[in-house]
Amino acid sequence: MTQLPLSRRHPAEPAPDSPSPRPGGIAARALAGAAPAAPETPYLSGLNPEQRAAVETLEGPLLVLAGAGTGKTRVLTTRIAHILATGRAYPSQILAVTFTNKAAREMKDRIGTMVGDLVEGMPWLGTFHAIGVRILRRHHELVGLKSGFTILDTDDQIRLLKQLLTAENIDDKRWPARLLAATIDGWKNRGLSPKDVPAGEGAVFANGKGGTLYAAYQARLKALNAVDFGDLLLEGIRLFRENPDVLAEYHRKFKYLLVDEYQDTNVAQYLWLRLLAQGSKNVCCVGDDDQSIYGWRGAEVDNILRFESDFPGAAVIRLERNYRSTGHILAAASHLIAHNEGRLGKTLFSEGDDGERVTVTGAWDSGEEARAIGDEIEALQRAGHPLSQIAILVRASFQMREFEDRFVTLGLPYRVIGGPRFYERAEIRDALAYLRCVNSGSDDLAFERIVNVPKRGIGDATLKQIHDVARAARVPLQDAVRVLTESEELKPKVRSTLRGLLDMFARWREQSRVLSHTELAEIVLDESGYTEMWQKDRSAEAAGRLENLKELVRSMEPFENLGGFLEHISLVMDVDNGAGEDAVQVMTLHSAKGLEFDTVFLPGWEEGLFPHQRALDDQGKAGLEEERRLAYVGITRARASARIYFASNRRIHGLWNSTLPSRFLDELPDSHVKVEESRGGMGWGGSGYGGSSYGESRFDRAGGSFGSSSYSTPGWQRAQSQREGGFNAGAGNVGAGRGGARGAHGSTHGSTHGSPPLIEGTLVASSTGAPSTFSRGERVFHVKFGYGEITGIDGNKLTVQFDKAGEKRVLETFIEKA
DNA sequence: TAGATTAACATTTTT
DNA sequence: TGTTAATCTA
Repeated sequence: MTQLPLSRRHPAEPAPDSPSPRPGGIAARALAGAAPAAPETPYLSGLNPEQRAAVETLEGPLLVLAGAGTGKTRVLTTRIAHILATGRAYPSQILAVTFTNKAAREMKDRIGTMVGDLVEGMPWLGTFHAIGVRILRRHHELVGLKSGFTILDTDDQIRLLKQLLTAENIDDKRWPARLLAATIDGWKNRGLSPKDVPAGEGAVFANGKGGTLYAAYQARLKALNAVDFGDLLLEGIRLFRENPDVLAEYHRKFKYLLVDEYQDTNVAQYLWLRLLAQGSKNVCCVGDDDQSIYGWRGAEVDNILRFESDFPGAAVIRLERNYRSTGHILAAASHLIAHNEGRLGKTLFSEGDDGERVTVTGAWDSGEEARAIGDEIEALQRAGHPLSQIAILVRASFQMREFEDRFVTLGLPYRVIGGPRFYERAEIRDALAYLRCVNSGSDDLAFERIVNVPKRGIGDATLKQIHDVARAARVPLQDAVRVLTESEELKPKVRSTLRGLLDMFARWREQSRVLSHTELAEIVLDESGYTEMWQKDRSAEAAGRLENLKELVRSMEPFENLGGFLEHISLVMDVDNGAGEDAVQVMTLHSAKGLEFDTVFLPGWEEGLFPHQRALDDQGKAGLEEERRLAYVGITRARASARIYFASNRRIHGLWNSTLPSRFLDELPDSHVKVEESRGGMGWGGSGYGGSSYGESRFDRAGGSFGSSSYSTPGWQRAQSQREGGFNAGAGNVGAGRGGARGAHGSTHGSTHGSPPLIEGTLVASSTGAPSTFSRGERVFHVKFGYGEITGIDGNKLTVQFDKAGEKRVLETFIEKA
């Protein structure tokens, strides 16, 4: 990346509210330095025309529709560099929001390489939430908060709600706190404060108490001088609405606004942004409606679809030139996503080679799938491919285990991305709770968490006593404890433990004046007995937990003081763990967004798993489209090779289920896809794709409403041809590969039913053709489920009550007469 | 109060 | 099947 000439020196910063520099004025010259911002500035020359337009269209609202791999981040960072280089604004006058801390860091780094130290003067580059807190901290008194308010995490939130439910005498079995938390989050995502919640909606939870609970929760937060994540935006919106002068101040401040991943914004974020954008109107949103995969947590694709009407006079620029993937991969992904209806529409193209086709491989079960992928990776490794450029992207995290097991056996280095986050681990949260207690004597939730960790003999009964006193006197729990220990109400033993605990806190607070916060943390963990608790623990993970605690202390080092550290981690829940080692990357499709790899394995493309049944059940067509976008994201992560897998049998919750290939396979264009045999020769034919794929699926019956592909789609026909050729070939392998049971299955198939009728490559489901040879009440046998009795027949699908496995719907072809 | 047993449940995840 | 949280019992 070319360095801008302006990186050498910071210009004098304006006072917060001083007028902005005039374009081309003194500041511009100062910024541009010796090299004036001529039309052909080096940082612009590497851009294609659309990218360049997106960088140079600075005035007024702009939506940049950036398809996968079209240089979105580059546009965003270059745009900021351009604004700075042309002197249109000071670094402190640019608001740049991202969703994740990682994205914010990345953006900052990349701007830094172009602009140098100037990026350090951008306090308003960060996540929605980080910027939200920054604003709230400045004006806390206007939203009824005291300075130093705390930010609750999900855990605290749920514990608080649990208390509320108990107080309201609501059965928290029937109405779990988790559900209430999700409901309230949902409201907050939509920008609704308690009074705005539609009465009907508020009534849904706990027989009409939903709205009341929400209000009570907000009141409790205020009492605790705390906010949750949703409030960081919601209170910001309220602040701006109720205080036009404050809003005006920010209008004057922010000359340019930029938003990354706009398709992921929720309503609250949109409202917040729109308020701020009313000032300069120079708001640039970058996103891709086809990569909106967070609808389930409040993201509104509508925000991006409606941009032009939301921001009148908006320009729209499409980035469609893909620099990442080869032609086949791009074509396959484009055809797939074209099945979605609600989209703005982009046509990605690349100028590179077609490359290799996307492969689709069937496996008998998830074990074979893992083996086949493991083998392929070993082959790639032998051929010299770096493992770090290979990724396995799964729909659901339970799929990861099988791969991990396999890689451990093979001795293949791998790294699981995502999963339980560092700061969410119990030991870390406990340690943090101790530090929070030292930092603030009024952090009730933290106190509650550690009052009996390690075990001190403070049980529910004692805790209730403390609560009662605290509520009566309207004081924090720690103060209540002090009162109690001075009274005679407690048993002597409990009294002295609590006394001791308070003394410890007092001592630590005293020491915090003279010690560094890392030293303090070590002392706290040591003297509280927390470290000792894990040292005594004999369980397997104890050593790891102790290691994590050390890591926690290490991670505190860069911060100035305890308060600074605590503020940071309340917003940044991830930790930069060392990338760079050569290992296969295993992660969910969701966490793969924004990443790219040479080779991408996409296992588990089966109906029910991908698209996930739950998405279909809960969200219907919208859910299906989001799943399809997820599939699109998956394929477009690949630079050179995308390899899709599906298994015919998968164990879900410990029970084996036979599965049907994903409809998304049918939606891939034949000319860009290559069907491969699973290694071992029993994948595609003998192992069930043929068997499991013919006949109607429930989606074919639902066909019209789902807009599902017909039997004439390439994918379907491909399946047919595979089935025909593959089945016989596979039958030979059956006995050898799977043992006796399977052999019996194979022969039954051949002799009893034969293949269903095929007409011109199109399969006619047996519901329209030959009647089933089975009848209700008949005893049957299934390879995985064992013996059972037929309780229902639907086309070529049988409902069988298995003796051991319970009732299941299975394809007739997997069943034989007992 | 603490350990032990058992029942329920089981996408996706950031802040 | 494997985990987690709630409930039971010593």
